[in-house]
Amino acid sequence: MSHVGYGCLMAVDRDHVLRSAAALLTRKSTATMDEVAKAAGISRATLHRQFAGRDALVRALEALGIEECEAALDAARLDDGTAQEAVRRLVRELEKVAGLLAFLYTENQLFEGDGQHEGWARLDARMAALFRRGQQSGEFRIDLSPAWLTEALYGLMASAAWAVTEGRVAAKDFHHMIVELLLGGALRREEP
Amino acid sequence: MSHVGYGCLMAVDRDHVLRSAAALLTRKSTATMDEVAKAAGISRATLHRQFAGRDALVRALEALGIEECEAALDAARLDDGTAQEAVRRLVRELEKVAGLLAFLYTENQLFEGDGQHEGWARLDARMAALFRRGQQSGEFRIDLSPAWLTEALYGLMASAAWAVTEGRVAAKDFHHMIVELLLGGALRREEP
DNA sequence: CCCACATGAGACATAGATGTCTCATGTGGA
DNA sequence: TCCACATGAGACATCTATGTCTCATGTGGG
Repeated sequence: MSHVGYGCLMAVDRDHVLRSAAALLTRKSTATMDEVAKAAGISRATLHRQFAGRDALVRALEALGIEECEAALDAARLDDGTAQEAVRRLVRELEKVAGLLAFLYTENQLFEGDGQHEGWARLDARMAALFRRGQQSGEFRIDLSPAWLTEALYGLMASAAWAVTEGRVAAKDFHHMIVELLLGGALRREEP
Repeated sequence: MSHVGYGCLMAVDRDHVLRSAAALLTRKSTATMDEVAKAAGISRATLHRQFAGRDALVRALEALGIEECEAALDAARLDDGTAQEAVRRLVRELEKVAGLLAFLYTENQLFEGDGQHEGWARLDARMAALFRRGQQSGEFRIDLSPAWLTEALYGLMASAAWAVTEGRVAAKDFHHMIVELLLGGALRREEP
C-alpha cells in the first residue's frame, strides 16, 4: 500500500496537465497526444496513465470547463442587482474561461451523441434564467428569447477569444466588446 | 480527345458534389471521404478524381464559401441607403450561406499557416467598411471597432446556424435574432 | 456497331495517431 | 541502506483514414 500520498500527488499533476492541455488545445485544437504531453512537461506514457486516451482527456477538459463556468456563474451572483449588472459581472468572470470555452465550442463531437454532459444544460438554464429575469424586470427586450441570448453569449465569447488570439482585436477590450454588443448593440442610443 | 463535353459535365458534377459535401460537413465536420462520397451519390474513387484529397476538398469548400459570401455582399448593396438597412440586407443574404460559414469557421486549420485565402481579407474589409460607414454617418457607436463588429457578425451567424440545427431556436427567427442583437442589443430602448 | 471514357467496386499500400507493453532510472520514505 | 513506485524512453502492434491502383461495366457519340 502506498498510503495517501498517491491520490494527492496525482490530483495536483492531473490539474497541471489539464491546464497545459487546455492552453495548447485552445491554440491548436488538432494537437497530438505527444504535443499535449510535451506541453505539460511529461512523457506520453505518463499522460496515458492519467487519461485513458484522447477522448478521456477531452472529456476531462469538458468537465473542467463546465466546472470553471459554474464557478464563474457563482462568482457573478446572477441574482443580485439588476440583470444588466449581473450580465456585466458574468462576462467579467467568464473572460478567464473564454479560451477553453472556445475550444470546447468547436469540439462539436461532444454534442453529437445523446450522451452530452449534463453540465451544459445546467449552465444554459442558469444563463437563460438571468436573461428571463431581465425580461421580466423590463430591462431586456422580449423579442429575443433567453435561449438565443444564451447562445449568442457563447458565440460572442468564442469569437472574441479567437479574435484576440489572432490579434484582430485587443485583449483589454474583451469585456467591453462583448458586454456592449450583447446589451447595447451597434446602434447609437438616441439621446434622451 | 473527348471534345468539350468533358469539362462541362465535370463542372456540373463538381458543383453538386461540393454542395453535398457542404451540407454534410456542416452537420458533421468529421465526416469521412467515404461519407462525403456517399452523400454526393458517387464513389470514393470518383470523389478523389475530382478533388485530389480531403485537403483539396476543404479548400474548394472554402473557395465556394467565399464566393457565395461575396455574392451575398454584392446582392446586399452595402453602399445603398443607411448602414442599418444595409446590415439588414446583408444578414438576409448571408442567411443561406450560414451553414457553410459555420463549418468553415470551425476549420481553424485554414487559418493557422500564412497561406490563408485572400478572400477572407476582402470580405472582412468590405464588412468593416460598412460598419465604418455607419459610424461616420452617426448611426453606429464608435466604441465598438469595425473589426470587432465584423468578427461578431461571423460569430453570431455561426452560433445561430448551429443553434438552429440543434433545434434550440427556430429557423424562421434567424434574421431577426441576428440583426436585432447585432444592431440593437438585448437592452430595451428607452421610449423617446 | 464499335470505341472512348467516365464510373463504381474493391484491393492494396501508406501514413499518422493511438494504445499497450517493457525496462531502466531516479527519488522519497521506512 | 533498501525498497516501492512513479516516471521517461522507446519499441511494438493496431487502427483508421487516406491515397493509389486495377479492372469490369455501362453509356454516349461517331
